[in-house]
Amino acid sequence: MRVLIVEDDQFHASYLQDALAEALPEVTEIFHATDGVAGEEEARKDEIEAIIMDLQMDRRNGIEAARAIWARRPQSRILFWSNYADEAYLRGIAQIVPEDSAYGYILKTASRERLKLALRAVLVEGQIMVDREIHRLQKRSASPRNRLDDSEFAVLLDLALGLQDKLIAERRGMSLRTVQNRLLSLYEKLGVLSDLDAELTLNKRVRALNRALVTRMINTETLEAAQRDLETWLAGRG
Amino acid sequence: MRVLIVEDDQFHASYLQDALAEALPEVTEIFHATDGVAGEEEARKDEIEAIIMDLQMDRRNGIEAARAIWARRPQSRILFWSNYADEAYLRGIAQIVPEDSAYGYILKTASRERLKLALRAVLVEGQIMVDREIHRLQKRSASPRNRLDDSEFAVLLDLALGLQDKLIAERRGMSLRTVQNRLLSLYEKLGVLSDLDAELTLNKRVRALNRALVTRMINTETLEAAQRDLETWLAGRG
DNA sequence: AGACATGATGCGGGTTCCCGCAACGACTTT
DNA sequence: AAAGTCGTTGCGGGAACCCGCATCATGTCT
Repeated sequence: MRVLIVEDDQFHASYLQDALAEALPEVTEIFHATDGVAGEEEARKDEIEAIIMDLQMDRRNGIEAARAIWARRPQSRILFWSNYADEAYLRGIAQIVPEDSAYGYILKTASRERLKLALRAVLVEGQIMVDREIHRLQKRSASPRNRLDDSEFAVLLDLALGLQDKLIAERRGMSLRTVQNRLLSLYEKLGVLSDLDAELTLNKRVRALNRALVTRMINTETLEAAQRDLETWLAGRG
Repeated sequence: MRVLIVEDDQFHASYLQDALAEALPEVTEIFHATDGVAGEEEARKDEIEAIIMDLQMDRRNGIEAARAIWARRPQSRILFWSNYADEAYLRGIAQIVPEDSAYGYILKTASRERLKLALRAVLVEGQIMVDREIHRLQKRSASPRNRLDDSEFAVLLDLALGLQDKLIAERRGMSLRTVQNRLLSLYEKLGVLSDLDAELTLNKRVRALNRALVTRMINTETLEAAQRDLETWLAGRG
């Protein structure tokens, strides 16, 4: 069995390599890439089917690399391994995972035992496995109906890019007023109105972006990715 | 010589410990804290004067911890050690470093040799040492007069919190129009108008925050810290 | 079928924001 | 001293934004 590690931090990479050798004796070869682009190439070149993927990397992040890899070989098994339980990543992964391929998500703070378990479950057994900590996050944000639905999230991204209502409406195929309603529910769910002194009025749009950031609903990488999406959409619009 | 390591990632901490033992034979004792609060206590309790400080930590980030430590013992020698060459951190450090105390800033991607050099230079010799990569960043952002002055940066933070012009004016002691002028130059320096299709008009405020984030001028921690500042200011205002 | 909830859309008005124009003071240059 | 530069402030208008109110379509419950 051949495994690819995509991880730009050398310490973490070698720790992984260790744990991997220890947990999976069936591993015959370990490849290593230090960013998303190199990881993609490596995965393609050597037809690797088991991958451990860091999420935060410079040149191309793990989610984009995974999308490319899965587009090519949907049966690839990918274990994501990240520093943070960050909702933006979760949502990103949920959107790109193919119908019945194996994947997992585990935190770097997990114990070695749990990591080894995840390695075996996902890469060998082809199961789906999500770290308990992350599940907890999902629950938390799901319970007080703070959870955004997909169209709200889309509008949030557009807002975060600085688009105006009219352009969002055009891009998402909604009427102007509908976009504003989405914004309204965003303000509600993000707690734009409730936090700080209730007295002082804020710039709602900026505050929404602020809240989305500090609650880890989106992050800087999300913004960069969204910007790229926007640019391709703009290009295909005339 | 007694050294304190403040670092929440266990791999990095043990790597540091290794390098430290190797580079500085004069070290007699190594303490370890895994977040800013614990680091502060440790530093106070044991009157430690040489510290290696990670910047990104959960409970309290390295800059705040360093400020508290320096407030107590300005002669403390602190080597910051971080993943990113992030302008927000640079600015934060520049603002809190006491008159003539030794400090350094080195990236986690630096070679072991360079790390050892920095350890010796800062912690033993009491020099000031900044990683070449970081210096490059400073230059880059300084040259095309994109660099923000302090008052512009203050307005940027207020904007990022979602404050309205009037409130910013009150908080910073400027007139409304002056605030707007600051915003204007912010938009200029952040490239709010120039990027993307020049045709499509954007929400400038949101776009400014977006640009500030993707250029690493500010980050989520900055926002959280700024929010705390704002709250204390609000409390003392009536 | 009828009552009801939910979401999309239009209209109108009040507020905030962006910014051109102009005046003023402090400081520098010639 | 005269001229020029730079930052601050006021005024005013047009654009964008927020949102209450009303309407209409769709789907659900009784």
